Amino acid sequence: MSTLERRQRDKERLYELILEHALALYAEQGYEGTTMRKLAAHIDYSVGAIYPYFSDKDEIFYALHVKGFERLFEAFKLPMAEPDPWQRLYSLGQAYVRFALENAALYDIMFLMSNTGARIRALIEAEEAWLQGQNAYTVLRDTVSECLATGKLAPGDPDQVAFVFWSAVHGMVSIFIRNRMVVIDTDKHTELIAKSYSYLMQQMAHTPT
Amino acid sequence: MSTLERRQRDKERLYELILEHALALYAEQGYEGTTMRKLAAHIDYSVGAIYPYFSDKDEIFYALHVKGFERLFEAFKLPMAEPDPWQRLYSLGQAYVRFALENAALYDIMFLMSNTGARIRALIEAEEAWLQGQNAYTVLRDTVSECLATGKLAPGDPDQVAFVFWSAVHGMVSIFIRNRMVVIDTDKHTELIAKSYSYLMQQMAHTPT
DNA sequence: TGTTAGTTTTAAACACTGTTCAGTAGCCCA
DNA sequence: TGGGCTACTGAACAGTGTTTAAAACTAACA
Repeated sequence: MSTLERRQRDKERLYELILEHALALYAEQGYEGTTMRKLAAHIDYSVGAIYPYFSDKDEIFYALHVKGFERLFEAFKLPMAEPDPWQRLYSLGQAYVRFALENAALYDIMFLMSNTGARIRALIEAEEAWLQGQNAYTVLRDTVSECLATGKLAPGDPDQVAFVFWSAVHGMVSIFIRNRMVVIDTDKHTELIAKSYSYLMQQMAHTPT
Repeated sequence: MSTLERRQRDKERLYELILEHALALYAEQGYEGTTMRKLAAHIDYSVGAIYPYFSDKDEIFYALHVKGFERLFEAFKLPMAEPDPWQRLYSLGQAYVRFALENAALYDIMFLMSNTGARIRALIEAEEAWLQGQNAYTVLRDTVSECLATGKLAPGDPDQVAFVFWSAVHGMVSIFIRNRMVVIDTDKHTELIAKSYSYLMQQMAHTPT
């Protein structure tokens, strides 16, 4: 069934094409600027052609959010290989920040967009776990737990401590992505975040008495 | 000229009425759900009546953002009276978190909404400083500087250290406001944030060697 | 090769959006 | 009572997301 296979491939190709252009459009024109007609024009189809693939405009962003988590896990692979838990925690944070700054639009959709947030909430309320987010969080919490066990982190509840680290890096990147710390130069952003992150980690490192 | 005064008062009353209902509508229906027609209906005027007061839909949100910073400064007044800089820093953070959780929609508009972010960015690029944000940041940085001077914080650049604290609290509250840590129970949110915040502050406190 | 069956894509239509503006209503002062 | 001014109305415009009947295309069979 070579023809069926090709059809399937074509469908997947269009699916990916929509996602690709939606992300690009979102990056430069924002949510309201990403209209279905503009998107259709970019991929040389008519508006209706998108709907068999995505029932909604927001379904597109939800799909991008899922894709984003896959890429985030990719970015976590290298740091996760680090044997020393403290060093691993440090590298995971760096990888997180790096991912966010290099994929700002995607990070936005994953962690800042309110439409995707509403969808996540709906998922949970329907008792269908939000796998993407929970998996990413588990990686962090396990590493934190190891650090607590070795004494590299001061005693505390793993969930609370993990939440501190996540909040800090999430806060740093979202302040910039949402333009609340207006420094025109992007390199200055990166530098401020990198140095602030170092300071934070140095202070959090526990030296048992 | 009593009639002129009354007219002036009426205008201000309508101005405030629009803001009040816009915030309420935004809180329960979000940005897209806050339509000009719905807003007009809520205050018993027709659509066009809003435009002499606000040139744009986004102008309404920008006005709310300014109002939000006024309220945030109000919330800062009490903690700012605290003489001990470290205790002041601690209380400022608590006040910040409290403000964000008690005025989630307003905090959203101030720090998370991308439309207001674009406007802030435009302000800065036109070389017109963003007074609201800069003032709030100054309060924090000055307190951090004092803590650095007394040795309550490990040596570092005041901007970097201030950024760490701001990022941490901002991250904590925005994760919840944007539904990325889905705990159904609101009290659980508050508790997790409070305890995580305590942990963070304990670790950041520097004991000179 | 011509016909048919089955998809996929189109384009027109619908209700709704933000925004503008000619017209209207209401008030104040002469 | 009339005139002038201001504030408000509501219809209109272009553009939005979404639906759907029709058209176009593809693949397989006679």
